[in-house]
Amino acid sequence: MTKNKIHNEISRNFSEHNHKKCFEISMNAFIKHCHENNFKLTPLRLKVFELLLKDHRPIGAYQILEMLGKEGFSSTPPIAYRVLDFLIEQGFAHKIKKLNAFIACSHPGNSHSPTFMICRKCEKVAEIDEKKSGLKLDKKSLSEFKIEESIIEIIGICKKCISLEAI
Amino acid sequence: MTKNKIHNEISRNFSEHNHKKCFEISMNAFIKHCHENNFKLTPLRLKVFELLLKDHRPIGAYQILEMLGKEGFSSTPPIAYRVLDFLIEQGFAHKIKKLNAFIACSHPGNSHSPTFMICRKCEKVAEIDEKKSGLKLDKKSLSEFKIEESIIEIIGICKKCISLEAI
DNA sequence: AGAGTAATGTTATAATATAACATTGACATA
DNA sequence: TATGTCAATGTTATATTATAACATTACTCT
Repeated sequence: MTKNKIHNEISRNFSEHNHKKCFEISMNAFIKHCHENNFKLTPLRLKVFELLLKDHRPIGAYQILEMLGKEGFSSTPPIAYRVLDFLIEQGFAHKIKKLNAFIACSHPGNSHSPTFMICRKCEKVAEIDEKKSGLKLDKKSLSEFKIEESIIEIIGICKKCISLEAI
Repeated sequence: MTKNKIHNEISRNFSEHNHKKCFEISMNAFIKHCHENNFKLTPLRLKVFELLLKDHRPIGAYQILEMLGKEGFSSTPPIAYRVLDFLIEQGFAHKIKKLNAFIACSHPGNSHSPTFMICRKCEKVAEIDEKKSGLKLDKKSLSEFKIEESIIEIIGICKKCISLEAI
């Protein structure tokens, strides 16, 4: 862990940060991943990932479709859903169930069952690394249920919105 | 905590148990709650809650509608969604986001941000008490985000289905 | 009886998502 | 260079989940 790593999710996603760098790191990881795994790096895939990366806010599939339409892409539902499925499978995006919306992954490459903190005010979402969050289940539960996947979404209000409210 | 309390969710919901008693406890709590709070205990509400209590499996809104239709109730979507909203507001039901389906609450009266364990094989769901599960967030995250609500759904396979697989 | 209101009924439509099949375009190789 | 293959995208249709808006019923309180 380097000292100035970009990954301190809470302070990053909910705050001003070097988003250009943040964007580039993710985009480069995606490009690299596609090359290394022989997935085609198509304009459509790049555009959808770019839309997801723009902000740390989730976007709905139909919002994505609308934006794709404006950019000259076809904009029927399967277009968006297929690329989103691809990005999710490859670990570069997640679906936020609470919002039926999609967001770029903040930790591409990491193993995945992330925890999301969703600000109900600014709608930004921070993704917390598995190791930092995680469930604390009692022994008995763990012995009687084999966990394969988890959905953890915390809804609340972020520090920035708290301070704005306080004014 | 009594020794033979009915609440050991994992061993209860995923196993044979005295479901008649389990059903009655929940139903009585619901009846009591409606009386005490001047909510009408209507045939529709009773039927929907009964359907949810039948099993420890979630049911979709449209499945509920179908069953309501067979029992002579009206079966247009708002009928089901309104009763479900009522049950959720009153703390007697939950929505399982993973499945877009609804389930009776296993701990009516308890404060709520429950953890669900969902067996992908038998589709049964166990609800774990807030105190027993719960998130372990690091101090920094907690200081920078005010939690109001959480969605925690663990997907996996229950002990019964594990043992059946082993055969 | 009549006003007020909680609950249910009804009609229509919004929002989210997938199935099934057609077309395109890159590239492998004959 | 033709051609078979396959991944990706395009297209059409439809499934699934959910809500908005307004009408009616039936119970309660005066």
